[in-house]
Amino acid sequence: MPRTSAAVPRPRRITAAQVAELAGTSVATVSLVVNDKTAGRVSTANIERVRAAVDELGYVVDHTASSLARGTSNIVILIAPDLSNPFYGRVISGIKDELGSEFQLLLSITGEGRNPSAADVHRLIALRPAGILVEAPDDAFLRDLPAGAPLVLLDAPGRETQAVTVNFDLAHGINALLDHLAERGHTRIGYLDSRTRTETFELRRILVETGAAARGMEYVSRPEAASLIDPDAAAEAFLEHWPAWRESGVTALVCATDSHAYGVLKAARDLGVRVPEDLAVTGFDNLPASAIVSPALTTVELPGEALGRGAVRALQAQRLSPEPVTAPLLGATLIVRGSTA
Amino acid sequence: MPRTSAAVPRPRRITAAQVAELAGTSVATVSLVVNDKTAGRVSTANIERVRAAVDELGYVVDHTASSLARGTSNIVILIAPDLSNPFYGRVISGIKDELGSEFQLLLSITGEGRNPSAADVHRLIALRPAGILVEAPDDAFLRDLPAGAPLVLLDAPGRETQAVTVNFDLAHGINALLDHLAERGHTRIGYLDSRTRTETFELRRILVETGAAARGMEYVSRPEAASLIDPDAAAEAFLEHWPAWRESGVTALVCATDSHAYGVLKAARDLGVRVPEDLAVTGFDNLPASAIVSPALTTVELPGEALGRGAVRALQAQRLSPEPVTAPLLGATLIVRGSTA
DNA sequence: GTGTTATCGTAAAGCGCTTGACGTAATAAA
DNA sequence: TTTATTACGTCAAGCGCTTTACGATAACAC
Repeated sequence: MPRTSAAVPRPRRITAAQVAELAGTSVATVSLVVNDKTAGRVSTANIERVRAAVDELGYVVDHTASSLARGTSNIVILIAPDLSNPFYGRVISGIKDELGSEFQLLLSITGEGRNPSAADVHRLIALRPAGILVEAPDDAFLRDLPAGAPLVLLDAPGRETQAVTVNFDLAHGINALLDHLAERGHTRIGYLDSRTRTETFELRRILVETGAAARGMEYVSRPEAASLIDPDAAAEAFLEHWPAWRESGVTALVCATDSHAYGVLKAARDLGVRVPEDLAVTGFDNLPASAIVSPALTTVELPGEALGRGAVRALQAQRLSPEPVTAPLLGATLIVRGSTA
Repeated sequence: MPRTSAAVPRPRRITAAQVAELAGTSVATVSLVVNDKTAGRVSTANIERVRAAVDELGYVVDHTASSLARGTSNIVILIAPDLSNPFYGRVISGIKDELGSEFQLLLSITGEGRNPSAADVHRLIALRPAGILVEAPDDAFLRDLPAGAPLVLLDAPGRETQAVTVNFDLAHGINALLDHLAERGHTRIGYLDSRTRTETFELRRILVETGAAARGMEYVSRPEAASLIDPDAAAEAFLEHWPAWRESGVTALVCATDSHAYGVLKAARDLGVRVPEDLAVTGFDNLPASAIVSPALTTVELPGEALGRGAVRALQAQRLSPEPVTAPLLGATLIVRGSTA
């Protein structure tokens, strides 16, 4: 969008001065009242008068002027790689809930597997955000980021030392998943990784690998599929690797996300591989479609809403105290469906 | 999030004054240079000097102060009911692309079928947005909205008189769909509506109804299913209505969205209804999962990215000229897959 | 009565930037 | 040479709000 001057005239805005005039007070008093800082500074009579004037005129504090004066805006920034995966919808929903109506959520979408450029980061900081939430941060990004605003990382296990981080209890979920597979008699399991190399996927892979070993199962291989959004890439990866997997006796395939698992289900169908008889398939996330696909997908549910809420709470904790905040792990629970039954 | 005072100290910000000092000019000149308003006001020598100083200090114009002085921010607001449907991810992606890096996107999520309250609208206007994009606006919302910023409605056919609106060419897509169904010999078609009563769904229903009649087909009924997000509601609606549909000889079921169609596919499977042999099923949107479900879903693709792009372009057209802008209809194309084959 | 404390109000100094008005010098036109 | 024009720069007045510092008044104790 070009940054041309507007041809549309702006309407007159109702200012604190008008409210003050109507209420018969000063603008300072109006400010104190609308910001609830009246303790021992404004009489109840004046509070009432200002409130009445505010209602009558429909006055709303100008966010821009207020931000300039206070030195910080009421905007919270979410930096996320991509929104096409419905998982992020849940995260955003949780964030919004916890933010309440006082704060606004601004989105910085960077494209899958990427982080904002240094220039982008500067533009974001120029907003004087009340906080910054980051999904899948990379090192360069964290380095570029000036200490301009409270920062919280989402689903970035291993980065706890760099910033406050809110994580899922992946170990718990993956242990449940592997127990379930072991119980069903699987001894050789494959893993289909995501190509986006973020901490969460790194950890999922490692936990599956070590967990399998701990149960005396064989962990077979780790091809990567490109996309969290488009299952087709996973389908391709499956088509490519299935011969080798079958050869080595793989009977269960753990996928890095539900979306990847969808691609596998499709490719398996095309190939005549029966799920779960020939191959058990599992995912992560528990997207809505996972109950619909055929067979329905066994998956580790990751509570996206809770992630969003937790992130905002961590932000708020940071604002209240400068001491390092530790966020509790969020439950990751196994959901068993037809794809492993 | 409570609006408590921050405990975190803010770092000193680099101001235009520092740049001016380093460059040996006034802040006015700095402002002119960074905003590219140098024509006939600043010598090339000074432009260079300022640029160098900007680079050296890493100066970025403070968005808040700039917005206050200009009377408008660089924030574009998207008001959307829900983000869990991946369709919106595509819309947002299109918006971001077209906005470029100068403008920021702020999200106001309101919950399915709802619009922001008057108080919310005021808070949004207080941001002095450069523009407002609205998915699924309702009358009350449009009434509350002060003429504070350029407004564009997305996928709201019939509201063209109230504001600039960007729409899909639903008639084209639905005609293609009905032609396809007629060709396959279907003479009685059912319709599964969405419970959210927005213009786009109203129009889909009417076009299917009138289009069926025009082709000598019988349009059978119109139960509603609650959710665009969760296919389960559609599954329930199908379970409830299938006996009546079968009775009246319905052989094809058009669903208001892909998500609804997923629910139908699942319920049909549970019921032993074969798709497409006993019943053809179609949707709208062409979500990624539609190629994955079994059978793959015939659907009318609605280009979400184009919708986002178009909306931003309409916004920008409004900013440039006060005359009413008309946006072209965006193609809606039929995608034939197994669910009708 | 005086001194003390608590309560309440407001003036005014910013926050950092944009922009119209104005001044000056250099160049062109008369 | 005088006058008009053009090119550059800067001043300073905001934009609308927050908050500190200060004064005024009232209440209270002694």
